[in-house]
Amino acid sequence: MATIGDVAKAAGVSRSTASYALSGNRSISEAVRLRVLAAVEELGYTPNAGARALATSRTKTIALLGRFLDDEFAPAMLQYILGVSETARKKGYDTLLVSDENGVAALKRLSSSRMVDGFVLLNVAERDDRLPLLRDIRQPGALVGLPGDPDGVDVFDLDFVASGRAMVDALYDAGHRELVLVSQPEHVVARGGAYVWRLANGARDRADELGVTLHRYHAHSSQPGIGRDLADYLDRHPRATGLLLNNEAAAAALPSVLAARGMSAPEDISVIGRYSDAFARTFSLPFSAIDSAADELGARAVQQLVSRIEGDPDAAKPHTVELIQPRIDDRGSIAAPSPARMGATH
Amino acid sequence: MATIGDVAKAAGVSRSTASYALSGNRSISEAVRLRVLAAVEELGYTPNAGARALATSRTKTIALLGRFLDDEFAPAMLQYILGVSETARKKGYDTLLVSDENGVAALKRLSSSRMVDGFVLLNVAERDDRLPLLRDIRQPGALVGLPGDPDGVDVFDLDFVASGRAMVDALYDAGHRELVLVSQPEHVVARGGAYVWRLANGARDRADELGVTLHRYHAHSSQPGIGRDLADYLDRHPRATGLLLNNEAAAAALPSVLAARGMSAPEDISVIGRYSDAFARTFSLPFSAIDSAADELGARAVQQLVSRIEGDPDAAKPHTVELIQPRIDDRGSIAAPSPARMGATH
DNA sequence: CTGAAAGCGCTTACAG
DNA sequence: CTGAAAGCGCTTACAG
Repeated sequence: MATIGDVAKAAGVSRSTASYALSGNRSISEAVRLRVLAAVEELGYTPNAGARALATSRTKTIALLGRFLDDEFAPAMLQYILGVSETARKKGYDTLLVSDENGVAALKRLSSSRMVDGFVLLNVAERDDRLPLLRDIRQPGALVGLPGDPDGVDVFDLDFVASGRAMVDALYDAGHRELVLVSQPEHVVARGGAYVWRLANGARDRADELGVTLHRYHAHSSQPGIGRDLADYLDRHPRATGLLLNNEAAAAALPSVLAARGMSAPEDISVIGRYSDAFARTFSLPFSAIDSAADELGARAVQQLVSRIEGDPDAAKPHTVELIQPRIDDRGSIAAPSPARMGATH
Repeated sequence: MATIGDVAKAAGVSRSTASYALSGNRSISEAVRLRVLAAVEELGYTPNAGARALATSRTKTIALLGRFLDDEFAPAMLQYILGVSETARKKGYDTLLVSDENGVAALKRLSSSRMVDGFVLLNVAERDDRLPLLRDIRQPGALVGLPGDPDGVDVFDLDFVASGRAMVDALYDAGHRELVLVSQPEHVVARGGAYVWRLANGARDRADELGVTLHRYHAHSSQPGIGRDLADYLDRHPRATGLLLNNEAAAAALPSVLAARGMSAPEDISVIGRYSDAFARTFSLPFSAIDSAADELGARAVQQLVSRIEGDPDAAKPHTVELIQPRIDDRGSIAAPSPARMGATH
């Protein structure tokens, strides 16, 4: 493997000159620069990453800390991961994927071994045990997911309160006055999935403002439970004409549930969900939905992280909390309420 | 940040002694060893990864090269990724996730910068353009997916030929004599997805041996195409009583398609698929299926890779091709053929 | 515009 | 059983 010494020799210059010619960190005569570049080409030289990291204290690598829970939605996770890794690469960084169940230990290890220049945390909980440590270490961190206390880190998330409101608005505007919201299971909330209640609260508040009836449920996050749940809600609220889904499994299951009952959207019921566009495409979900914007959130987190890594630490910008506003992908599952259903009796 | 020099000073020994005490690479008096360990604890010392890499030419990191194609099945990919990353961590390695669309360039860059000790390649194609380079570089490689020429690398894959045979056998044994195989789209084959035709050929050969009729199709890999395809096949082969699915989208779509026709499995039609157990759970697919064994394949690839990295290069073991034998997760979707359907007329 | 040298933080032969 | 020193391959002040 060629070293910078080999390059220098081949170009007939010193090692420092070769280094400067490549980094551009001081002016070099054009002739020398070209000789060095030619030598690099000829020898197929690539800098040794470990040596460079040792000399510069920069690794050009970021760590991506996920929590991959069994009942999390895998298709969604991959979107976040690819958003991060592709943006990182564009910026010249590699991505270390960390799936340790003990995120705190991983953070400590990677920080103090100086393996990475910064951290992106996925799936951040309301009270995330990784945050106190993240604030203490030297490397900056960017979160995807809004924690209770966002101090000292940069945060990116979908605005779930606004999302809940927007979902109610969309159905209200089409004439619906009795709605059912299907959320993730209680235990997702219990472990810190604040987005669940944030969306639910947004929806509740907006429904109250508009005088709309909103039945709220925490449903299962997989079959067969979710299928039974949905059927149950439809039975219990025969006059409800609109369905809000903040639960990917519910969205995946709903087409079969409706088909089994001889119903369809939007003829018999209007539906609006909240999940990623990739998810919708994969399962060809026919429901209008607020896009999770997974790749955008991942990309923004990385951009901010890199700007902190490379920025002047003295002139550090204040930390930001950026909430992306909800955007509805219209798939035609919202229409005026079905008269038959509105006249249904309990 | 504490260095080994700080540890040595605190323990009252030389840097080399501190290093040896930690690595165990030579015998150390118990008293000294304990003093060093105490100093490590007190100072919170973690070796600098770059320095260690420079000194040892080992990074304790492996690269995971995936191809994340738009029409690939995301949920399945994440299984492979987690299988690799979790096994790597257990073995003391971190995982660099590489999603560059240009796999060859990434391989070159990571190899010659010495960033990683080895490579795991996912989604390997029949004629994979990364293989020639992989054979040339100094770091070993392990593949998940069987290429046309597996020379010089370790290969792990599901035995797709045996899988095709097993699927036919399962339906034959239950009494079925006319079957439909729904494969991935043609373009998956075109870009090197050999598993598609390997399974199809296995099924075809076994069907021929048993005298069973097998209709083979390449269907769409997303909605709404796949839904129409399935309906079409059921229309065209009214006497077919068994369905083989080597297409995740087909598996996801089939419940709605059957429901829409008032059919169910296994009462009206028997079904066997090939996808990951995690996928089946997420969508609660009610079909018996051959497990893709994504996490197992990922784990095995890493184990082999690590043993090559750490093994004596002189006594290098010959390269292996390990094909995992198909295992059917029985979800009760295979029964005796429906008499009504067998008597159906075209 | 260029070179000789120090230093980043480890590991490991070499000496004792 | 332990220490002083060299070396891994870079970058970057220091000198000219």
